[in-house]
Amino acid sequence: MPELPEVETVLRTIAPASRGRRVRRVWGSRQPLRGGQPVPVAALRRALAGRRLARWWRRGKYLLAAVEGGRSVLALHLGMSGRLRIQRPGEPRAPHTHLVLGLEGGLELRLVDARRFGTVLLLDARRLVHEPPLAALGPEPLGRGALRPAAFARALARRRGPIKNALLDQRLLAGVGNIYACEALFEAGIDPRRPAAELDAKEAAALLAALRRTLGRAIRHCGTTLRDHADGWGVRGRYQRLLRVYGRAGEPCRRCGAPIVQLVQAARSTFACLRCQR
DNA sequence: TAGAGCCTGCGG
DNA sequence: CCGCAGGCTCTA
Repeated sequence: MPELPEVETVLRTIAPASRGRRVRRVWGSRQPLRGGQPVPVAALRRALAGRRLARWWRRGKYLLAAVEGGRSVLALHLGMSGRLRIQRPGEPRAPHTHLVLGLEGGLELRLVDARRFGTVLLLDARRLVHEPPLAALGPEPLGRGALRPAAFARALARRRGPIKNALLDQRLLAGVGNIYACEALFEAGIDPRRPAAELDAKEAAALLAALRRTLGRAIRHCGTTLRDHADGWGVRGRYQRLLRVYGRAGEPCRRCGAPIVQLVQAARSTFACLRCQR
């Protein structure tokens, strides 16, 4: 499901609904999530139970939550199919529910993830940025402290392989996934197969600007719902209607009319208009 | 730096 | 039935 705009959309509903509420109950499925790691229920109970959720934020595709007076930070990654929902305790639990945080005031945060590519971690608040998994993340594309064009150009110059693959590498830039990599390359008019190191400073700056515009627009439309994505209340995103290339193989380019092609790069589908993207 | 692998569900 | 899916990790 989730790239930066989808995670941001979830954050913006989860945070106000749960901030300041105490965690009353912690329940975890016993099934393994990504890497065979089950939800660390006992550690979560120790770290969270009885404490107020003080702050939620996002880093790349990770959702992070700090509790008042706690030394640990809850980190959630939604993988491909993960959803985080706010529901009442009485509502039936969806299949593949892996984590439930019961909050004071009678709300529950529920993590549902059919494919189990997501993760639930408890991180040391003091070492947060120095330890995996956050230490490995590159700069954010948006907001304060965001990646700057010159640094982006320099990083690209050092890379091997196609620009599309580079955009998916979270060490270069955190939060971009397959949809927005394709969309931003279209917006910038850059062929996804071009070697990353071949882009000049001007092209790198144009690509970064296109990424920012695309991600910002997607956030304003509450993300792209192809199948699973919804905000904390279950409201679907609307950006899928605005996709220019992703998922449109064979359909005419909205700009020039040439058919959108589907390629395979790094074992993922790439969508592009090879007339507009050079 | 590619490719396989991890999982389930869905659409062709 | 097969192939494919919004991610990431490990292996050659």
